[in-house]
Amino acid sequence: MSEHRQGPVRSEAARVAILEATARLFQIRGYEHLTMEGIAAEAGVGKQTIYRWWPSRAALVADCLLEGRLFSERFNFPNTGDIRTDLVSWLGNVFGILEEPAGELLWRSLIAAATENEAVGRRLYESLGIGSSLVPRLRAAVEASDLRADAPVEEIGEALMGALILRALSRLPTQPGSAERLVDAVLGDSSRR
Amino acid sequence: MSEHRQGPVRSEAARVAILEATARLFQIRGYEHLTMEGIAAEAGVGKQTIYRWWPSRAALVADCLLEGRLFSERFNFPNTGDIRTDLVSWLGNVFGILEEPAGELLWRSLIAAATENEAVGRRLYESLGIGSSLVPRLRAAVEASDLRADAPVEEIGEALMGALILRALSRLPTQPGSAERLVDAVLGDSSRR
Amino acid sequence: MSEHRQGPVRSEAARVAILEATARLFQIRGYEHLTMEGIAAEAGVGKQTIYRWWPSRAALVADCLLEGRLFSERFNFPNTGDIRTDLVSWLGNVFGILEEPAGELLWRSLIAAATENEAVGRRLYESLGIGSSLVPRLRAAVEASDLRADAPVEEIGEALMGALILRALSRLPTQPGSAERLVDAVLGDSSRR
Amino acid sequence: MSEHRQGPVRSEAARVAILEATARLFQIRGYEHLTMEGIAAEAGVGKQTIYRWWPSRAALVADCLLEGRLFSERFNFPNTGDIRTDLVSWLGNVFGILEEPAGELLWRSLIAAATENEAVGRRLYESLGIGSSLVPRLRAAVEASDLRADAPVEEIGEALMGALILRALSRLPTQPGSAERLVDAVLGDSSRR
DNA sequence: TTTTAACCGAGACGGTACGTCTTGTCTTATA
DNA sequence: TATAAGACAAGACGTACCGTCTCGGTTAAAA
Repeated sequence: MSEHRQGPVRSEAARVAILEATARLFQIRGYEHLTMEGIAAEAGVGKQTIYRWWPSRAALVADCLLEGRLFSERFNFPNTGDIRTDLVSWLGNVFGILEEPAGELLWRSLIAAATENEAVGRRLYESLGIGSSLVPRLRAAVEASDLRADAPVEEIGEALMGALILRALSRLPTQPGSAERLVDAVLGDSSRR
Repeated sequence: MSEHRQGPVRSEAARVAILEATARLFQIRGYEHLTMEGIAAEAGVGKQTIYRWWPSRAALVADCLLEGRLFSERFNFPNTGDIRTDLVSWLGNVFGILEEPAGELLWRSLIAAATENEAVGRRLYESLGIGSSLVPRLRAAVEASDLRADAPVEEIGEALMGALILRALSRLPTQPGSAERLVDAVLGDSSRR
Repeated sequence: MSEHRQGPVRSEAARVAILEATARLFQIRGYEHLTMEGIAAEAGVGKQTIYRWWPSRAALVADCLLEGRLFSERFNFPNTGDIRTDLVSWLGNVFGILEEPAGELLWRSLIAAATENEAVGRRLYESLGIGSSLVPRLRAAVEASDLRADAPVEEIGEALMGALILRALSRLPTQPGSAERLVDAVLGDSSRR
Repeated sequence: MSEHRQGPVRSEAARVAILEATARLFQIRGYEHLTMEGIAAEAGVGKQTIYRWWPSRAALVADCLLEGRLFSERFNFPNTGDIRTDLVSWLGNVFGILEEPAGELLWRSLIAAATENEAVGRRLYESLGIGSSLVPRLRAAVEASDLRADAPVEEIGEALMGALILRALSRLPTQPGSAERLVDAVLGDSSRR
């Protein structure tokens, strides 16, 4: 009474080669110029092998996101103990990344991929803030009584990340003090100074 | 010393037909399926006539945005006198639009177009909030002393619009009370209740 | 010091299933649409089982030909005693088959297979005329002194079969009396009327 | 009341380049290895330009045939005055071509193309014998009373060409004297020696 | 009786070519 | 001379098969 399928098993080497090629090309050329043929060639793989396991290039990007192949540790959230300092420093850092050409390309490409694919959107949402570092850090601040107990941490997280996305889309240069004012706006009376 | 060019002048009829076709197809099919050939056919116009005046489909969308061919009055900002009520009502309204298939398509399509084209991004930023209704209304609230004089109105606007964009990308269902909490978060101690 | 191989012996069931599937698909879809994958699926067999025993689809067709899985008895040569009558009747019969869609498909498919594969060509040559019924019947007519002793029986056979093939390739409708004239042409002064 | 279409006219340069590339590749590689992509690359043309004017590679071959891009003058029919001599010499000549690798490939490729495409079949039939040189020569022989007035010239032509095709398919080596015997068979009592 | 080599089905793999679609440029005839 | 129409070179799309290979399972002769 076996549940096992007959035949060859999925090739892990091919899977990894495809995701690596995807991440590499995504970062260099951007989502707009990412093609299935390019990925197949870069990975040394037949196109059918990609289509067998992923329905679209957006799904490939979603998997890269899930496996952490697109974000560097530069997006990590600091933890100095003071939530306001951490937020300002993280935000300033990300603003900085946005002003590098490569960072801007990556960021806009991720948004473009998210418009095409639900999973990319969700994973972007999770891996970049709400699910991973930002909101948990806010929750910890609530625990530590650095923020009011009823502070709307999810909405604060969304407002901050959303502002980052908007900044990327509008391509406006970051104004000095912008990070501080944004943190002030969203933290507002939630903080107990 | 005339400044007038010889020969036929740019056809206004063609210009309008092209923008109308763009807006129509954009709303029905989404940015992803918007093609230059489709627009030319829909407008009854040669492709070259489009390329002569616009460099890309994103530029067409930017012009549609500029001429108000994409937004309905449903995005207009209310003005009841109370800034908090207005914000919550507007936000709830836009969340509602996001939950309709057509609204979601339009919204995501605009974001997609913005990732490709700076002008679309800027105009989205301006026409949807910062430049037009939202931020001016916030400034008015400052004038009327409904908000603190030093409230970071631009950052508040960015945070709200950004949250909307993030919501569209993550495709998460809107939680009850979300609009209120978001307004609370961004208004915070800026409001003088 | 045995010469016997270890392991199971070739599966007759698989062999028959493959040839049956080949013949079935060849007759229904034609040689052009005959694929190894289609045969494997139709036969319920792994592709490797086919490739283990046959190098190409043409080789499969050659084996079908050899085992008589493609020709019906409708191609059999009659024997009334009069060689001229027999030839005219057989030729008319085959012309008739050529005017049915299925017959035309089969005939053209066989020619197509023969262009790719020597064995198919040879077996077509043998099984359809020269080797089996037509030429032996001509030889018998020589024996019976119905034809001159030095009649070029092989060439007569080739001329007749060749005319059939040409007719299939040109797709011209058969003219009335064509069979008779063809027999007159090739028998010519070989017959002793 | 104009009947003229707007827009650019079909490019003669592209048409010729495509047919030349087709003929070249057909002769070198054979019909089996003739691909649309290969032709497009060889001709320096987009694939769409081929598909715009021809539905299939067989149609391309048919046009090459029609424009005489595939046959050399080696297939021309001699005219010494004696029909039997001419037939034997022409047949021997073609048998000779069949024994060269390039000639065999060309010949088999033409047959393969004819199995796929009616127009190729018809043009092969016409350009190679019945329509052009062989049958007219036979008719001339009838005129000159070298053949009986009621000789079935079409059937004689078909029988000869068919024998050539069969010879190509069976790949049997030509026997000495074969051309003579074949001519004897088909001319038979039609000739007035 | 155990080993073991070859068979079997299934199907993943790197490829090639398919026929379609769209891009941005170029060409023609019309207005 | 701007336009509508549309041909052009280029190249990506997603699909179909190719022929090879890799699995787990199954025989049946050899050890």
